[in-house]
Amino acid sequence: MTDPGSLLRDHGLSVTAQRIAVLRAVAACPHGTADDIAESVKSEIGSISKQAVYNALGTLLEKGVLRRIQPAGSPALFENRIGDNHHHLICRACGKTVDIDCAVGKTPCLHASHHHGFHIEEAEVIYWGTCPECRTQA
Amino acid sequence: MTDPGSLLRDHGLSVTAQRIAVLRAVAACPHGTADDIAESVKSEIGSISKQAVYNALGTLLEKGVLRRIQPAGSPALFENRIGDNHHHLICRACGKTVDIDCAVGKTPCLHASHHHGFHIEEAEVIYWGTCPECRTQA
DNA sequence: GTAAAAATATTGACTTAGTCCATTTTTGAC
DNA sequence: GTCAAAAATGGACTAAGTCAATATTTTTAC
Repeated sequence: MTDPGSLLRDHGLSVTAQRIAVLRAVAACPHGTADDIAESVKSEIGSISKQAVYNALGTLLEKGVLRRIQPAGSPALFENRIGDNHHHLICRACGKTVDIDCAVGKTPCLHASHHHGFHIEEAEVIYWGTCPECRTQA
Repeated sequence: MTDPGSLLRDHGLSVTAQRIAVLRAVAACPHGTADDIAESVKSEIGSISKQAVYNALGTLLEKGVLRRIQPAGSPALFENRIGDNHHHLICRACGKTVDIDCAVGKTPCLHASHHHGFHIEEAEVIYWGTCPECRTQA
């Protein structure tokens, strides 16, 4: 991973202990919720306010450093793997989330059949299914 | 649209005024929130409890009569167009949501490259962009 | 290195979307 | 019509996240 300090500086952001810790936390728990991240940050730097977590995540999202996934029935998840148009596969039973490379090449689903005059920026794909563990329990 | 009464009966559900009104409301406001639907129901039958709306929507989801979309940063939306694997295009600026037929044939994105042992049931695709109106305002 | 300005963090109240639960009402089967 | 099962009601509650005023830290300029 790029050094968090330079990463922030490169995007014109002030370098604060909280932001650095948030970046580390997202790297440490991919697909973590804001709460997971807050916990992880606390264990690293002692404490952080809920607001600082949301601020940092929000700013980093804006700068394109992080990505947010928002699955139905679950709080938002954050990850730092960006720019490769990968998608997510989520278990309906336990919520486990794994990365999945795109099925159809590089920017696959960006070709909607009829775009209604919209300017399409991004396609977000979530696969829903059942993970191996939950499947054996059924 | 199929008669709401028979639709309910066909799925082994009791026929209640609330459920019928919810079905009508979903048909009347495609991509409506639970709140939109509650409002629409109230204007039809006078009143309904929040809980009854969620119960009805939940039950109808289970039976596959309705579909739920859950876009980031917005409450869940409901629609009654099902079974044709269509997707959604949402304006980042104003939230306008339109249906979009699938780009790649019938069950397109259901072919993830590597499924990690998951049993994949459904692929949910949301296109994010800017609608024509919001684009001219930029 | 210091001081002022700008950016960020803290705290706590607040909002929104949705769930839980005990009770009452309605529905469907006889 | 009666009765059991299903559904609706109302109200308290929870989770995730936002807002806004104040305090602190970081950056910039000297």
